[in-house]
Amino acid sequence: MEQQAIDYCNMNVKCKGVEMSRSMSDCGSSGSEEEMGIRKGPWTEEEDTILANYISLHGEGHWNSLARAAGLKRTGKSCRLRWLNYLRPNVRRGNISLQEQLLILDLHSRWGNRWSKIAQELPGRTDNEIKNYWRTRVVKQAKQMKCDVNSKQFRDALRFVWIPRLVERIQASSSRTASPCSQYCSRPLHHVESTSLSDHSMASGDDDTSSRTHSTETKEACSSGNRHLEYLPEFQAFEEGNADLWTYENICFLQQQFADDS
DNA sequence: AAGGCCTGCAACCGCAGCGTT
DNA sequence: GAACGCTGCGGTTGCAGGCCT
Repeated sequence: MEQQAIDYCNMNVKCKGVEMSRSMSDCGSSGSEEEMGIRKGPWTEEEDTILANYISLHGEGHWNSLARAAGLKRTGKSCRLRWLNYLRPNVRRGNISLQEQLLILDLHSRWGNRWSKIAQELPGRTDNEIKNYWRTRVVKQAKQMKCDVNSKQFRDALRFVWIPRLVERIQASSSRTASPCSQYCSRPLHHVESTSLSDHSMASGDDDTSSRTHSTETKEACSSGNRHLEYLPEFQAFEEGNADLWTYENICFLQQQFADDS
């Protein structure tokens, strides 16, 4: 605990690798809250240190009284958010790994926009981070396909193309590095694959079948008789995120390929 | 070099649920 | 059971930095 406090004191708050602007005038405040001395906008290094030190000494929770007691001119909500999304010791930063992407896609297919619930399955990741990932990557991809992110068309695209491809890439990278697929996941991938979304190509949940490799399953999903989807331009467009080829017709074509297999 | 556009992320807002009085 | 405050969640916004022309 004491060590934590020391760490926080030495912590440099960075955003995208650069020091964030600390100009108080940059931080907008609404009239009434300004009168009450409530600050908004980006947190300063000093505020971070105060909050982290206070929590290291007194623990988290009771955010409104915590904000007052710590002498922070912030709302309790703001303090809570800053702690959970940024200052908490076990917050993982950096790119979302392939395994995490797979897990997010899988869990979202089951739970929808239950970001906090999904975040619980990805240790160190926050609901905010996952939500941002979904909006900046997945929703963007749906827009490129000119379809709704919740449409059957897009869900099938995820299920039959994006997810199998992710599994394959994970398998490829894990065989190169000899690291387990579940390195960054809270549970092994074969559990992920046993979920509702995986009933087409990855249905094997019990441990007896977990020895089946992901690549085998993916090949089963991706192959169409003597013809592998990965050699099709539509599939490559999917993989490369080529918006020009990610057309509705192409998605239908891909779906047809898989339908023919089954 | 500079201006405009795009992207990703931190932070805010509104609301719902829950506990307490 | 109504009122109130607190907490947590999901949606949205604002902005810094990167990219493009």
